[in-house]
Amino acid sequence: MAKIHEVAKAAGVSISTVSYALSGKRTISAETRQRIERAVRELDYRPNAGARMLAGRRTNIFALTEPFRADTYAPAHMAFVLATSIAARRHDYDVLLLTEEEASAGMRRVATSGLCDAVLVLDVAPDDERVGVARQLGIPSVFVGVPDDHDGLVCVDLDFEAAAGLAVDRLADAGHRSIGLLGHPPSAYLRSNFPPRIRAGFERRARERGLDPAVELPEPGGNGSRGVAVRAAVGALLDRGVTALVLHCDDAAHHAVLDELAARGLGIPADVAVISVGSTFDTTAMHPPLDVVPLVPQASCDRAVDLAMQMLSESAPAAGVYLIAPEYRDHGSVVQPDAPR
Amino acid sequence: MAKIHEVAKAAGVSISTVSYALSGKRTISAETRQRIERAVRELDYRPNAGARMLAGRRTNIFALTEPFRADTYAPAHMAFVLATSIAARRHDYDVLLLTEEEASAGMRRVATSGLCDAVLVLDVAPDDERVGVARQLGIPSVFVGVPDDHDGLVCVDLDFEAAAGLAVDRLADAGHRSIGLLGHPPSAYLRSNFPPRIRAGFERRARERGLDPAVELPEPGGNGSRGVAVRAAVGALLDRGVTALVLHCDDAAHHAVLDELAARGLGIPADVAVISVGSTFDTTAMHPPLDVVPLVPQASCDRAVDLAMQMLSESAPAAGVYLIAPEYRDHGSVVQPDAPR
DNA sequence: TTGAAAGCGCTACCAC
DNA sequence: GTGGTAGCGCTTTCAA
Repeated sequence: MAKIHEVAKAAGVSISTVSYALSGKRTISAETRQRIERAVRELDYRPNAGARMLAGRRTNIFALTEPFRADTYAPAHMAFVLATSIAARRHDYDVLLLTEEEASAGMRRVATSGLCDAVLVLDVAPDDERVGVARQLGIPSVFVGVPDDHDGLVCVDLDFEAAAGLAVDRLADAGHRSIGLLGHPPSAYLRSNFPPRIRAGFERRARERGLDPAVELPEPGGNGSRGVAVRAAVGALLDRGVTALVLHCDDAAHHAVLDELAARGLGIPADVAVISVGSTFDTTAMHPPLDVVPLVPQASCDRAVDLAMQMLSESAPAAGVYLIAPEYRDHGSVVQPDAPR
Repeated sequence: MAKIHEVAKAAGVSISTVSYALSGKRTISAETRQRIERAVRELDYRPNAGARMLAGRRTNIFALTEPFRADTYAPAHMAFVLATSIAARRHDYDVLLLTEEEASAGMRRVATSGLCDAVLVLDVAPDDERVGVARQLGIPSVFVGVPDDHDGLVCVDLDFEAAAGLAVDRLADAGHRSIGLLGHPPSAYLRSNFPPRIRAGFERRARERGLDPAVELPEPGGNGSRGVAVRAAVGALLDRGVTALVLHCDDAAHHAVLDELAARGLGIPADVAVISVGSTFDTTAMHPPLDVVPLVPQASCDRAVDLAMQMLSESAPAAGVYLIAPEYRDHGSVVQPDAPR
């Protein structure tokens, strides 16, 4: 653990020159810079984090609150944490993890002790308790997800309404007149914020396009239930004359839907068109691969980190909801790959 | 963000007294302590993290390396991260997350910049690259998992061999003579360290008890495959005359096994006994609930954090593998709940 | 039982 | 383009 003093001595310059050379905050002659870089390399020098935090005004740390509740879908949460971490590192930031144990208290603690420069809030609930905390935090915060009460907050999220609209448009363009949404169980509509937005987008756009929309929100039941409720919901939608399904549910439910369609001898897309909306898992590995308007963790997290960085610079972005435009990925489950549109 | 100076003034004492009152490192008169505590509360004072890191020799931060690979079983990893975080907080430590992006480089970086006091290593692979890094890190590290080459390292893990042995003993005691292990796919035996240990424990204890052991390691296939390979493996084991199954596989495979047994009209435990070993998920929610020798993240992570704390104190524990004793949980899938043993 | 003051290792201001 | 140095807010001797 060499210190800046040793680097300065080795390079034959003052410590302030070393500091500036490393931060790039003032111009250094090429030759001096070379010598310093060499000394840094040879001594394996790295500025002491504590000293930096104290002297500078930056910790280079983001706190990340991710409740990690047992009842949530782990792969998606993992993907968001990973994406945030990677995005942060690109700005030379580390990530300090705050879990359920002390979601609110932890935020206050790290903020008032100056352990981080900003807080990134994941797995946002409609009535998230972290909203109130964020408002009086004293440091910037960015929500990945949109709580009901988001006045004055900076939030990032996929535009779920537009995502559902994109799916409906695609189905309308393909000639479907009656379409069904198979959504998460009703409980998810309370715990999370996007299921209602998907549903609203689905119904609104269907109306705009003159389609007949139906909605089913089956309780998936346990992992051992083989998705009977989901399969029954598919049956109910088909009985109503639906020719296309928009899925907004977990991957087990997706498989249950495909099983049910297969069991009925219905081909995709020949007999029924299927689109997955807001999924974080891979729909191309399914049989058949499904068209998808995905929820891309990287997109949301990159944007969130960018916003946090802006808030730390002079050019603070305005509070508000920053929606990410959805993207349609065609894998042939609405229109036959080689068929003319 | 009050500073220690303000607290001292408010309490009418010197800053060193405030510091000592907060750290408890020297005796303070009850009355003085009261005044200080009141001032701290009223000013919402919290020591500045950077200043503490610099002046003290502690960061109160653990780095946690968890690759978060896309191909790993997310719920288990999430559980370990959560358990580590909770254990750390109990010692007033925060957790800094290091992901795959820079597993080794990140460890070096946080260690040489003095960003953490110790490194906790999760999701350990047999040939883990972090082993070499840990050896020259300059700060303590604790592995949760046992890499092949663990000379000089401190490692914590469930005693998987004993866990498998416990399951075999239970089956032998119940009168089974021919038993089968249904394990993870072969690839897991390279990527992770415990599948081989389960298998070794299974085979050794079976030999010691004079039982006939069989092993199947089916490739589970995609989520859409409905566990055909697993079900075929069950058939293969039954064909060999096995009357009891030890499962060491993911929960989807567990369900596939139960499905296959049900499809064959075999009752548990009447016709076939089943024990799950090394699982992190809930086997009591299955049909029927399964006996289990669980892998408890909390147990491993608590121990790991304790060891890390010890390494930071004077009483450094010896390098070596700290195995956690397995625990048998009876849910009636080997011996009928109300039947006499 | 308490206080004064010397750093901890940097950053960034002020000089040159 | 470079150097000197005053803090940043604590912890921890050393003194009393």
